Amino acid sequence: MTPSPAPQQRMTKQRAAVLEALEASTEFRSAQAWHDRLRHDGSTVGLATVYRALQALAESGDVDAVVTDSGETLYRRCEAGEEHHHHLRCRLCGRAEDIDMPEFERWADRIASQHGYSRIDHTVELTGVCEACAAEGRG
Amino acid sequence: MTPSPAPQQRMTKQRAAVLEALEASTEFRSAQAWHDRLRHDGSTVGLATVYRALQALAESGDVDAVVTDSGETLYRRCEAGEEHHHHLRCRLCGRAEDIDMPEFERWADRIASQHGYSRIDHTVELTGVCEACAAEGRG
DNA sequence: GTCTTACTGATAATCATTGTCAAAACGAGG
DNA sequence: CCTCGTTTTGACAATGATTATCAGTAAGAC
Repeated sequence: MTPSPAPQQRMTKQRAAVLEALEASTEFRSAQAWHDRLRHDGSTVGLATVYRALQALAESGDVDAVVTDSGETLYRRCEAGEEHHHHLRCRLCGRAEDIDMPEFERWADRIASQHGYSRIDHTVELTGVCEACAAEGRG
Repeated sequence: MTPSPAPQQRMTKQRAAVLEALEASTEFRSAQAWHDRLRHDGSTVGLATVYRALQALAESGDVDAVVTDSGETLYRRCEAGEEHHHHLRCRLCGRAEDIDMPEFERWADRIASQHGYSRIDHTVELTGVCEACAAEGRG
């Protein structure tokens, strides 16, 4: 099989706008929320395009994605080059802190193989209410 | 405020059927999958009813619910009276093992308060491929 | 049995997300 | 700068899981 050439990515103004929006905030937001923000900022980018851009970025590891209990997917920019990590996220405003769990991967692999499971993946997310939101009595 | 009387729950044959189906398996399945199974077993229960029953059971802690990456909610019976726990789930067949992380809650609370977060909740799920599925070369 | 009220089921509605496809825009090569 | 082959876009339709609606049904207390 001929090795198919890496599909090229074009830097369009829409993708640039999405990246810029992501860079301007450290909060987790849904695709629709990012789209709203872009429109409010004057962009005319389409909703589907925002979905596609976020999806592509998540796949390439440039943004973090989490799925909420209600099934919505939230995105935020990922600190470049960082290893796999987890989050402590405010469920009211979307703010998030990066959390380290150095021993978790090893622990997970060990538990999994003890039970005969392979190809392990894991999800660890902490949610709470951040100091600012608590102070304002939200929620 | 007059304490509103606890809303009474009626044991209908539909709920009994859902409970029976849950009892007969230890696997995580979607509401639609449980509905299919019930219909194949001769029940005429409606889809909405299955959703309502599973939802109510999840709320009361009688069944475990997890949200997949694609946003689907999966349910399975919960070992009665068990404390909060986590799962190692086969992403192909839905089989799952209960996992203990005795120190995790404490760890999570500590991390959270270090960052000023309160009202902490957490999600920890391991997914993989179980021995049987791996042997059959699925996936 | 009677009666109140919760429950059911068929179906419509919702909501996030994905597919479709013609028109627009990258960007490599003249 | 111009042309051309591809990729991308955006408006909108379509999907798929879940929820709401609502008239009819059936627990279960008396």
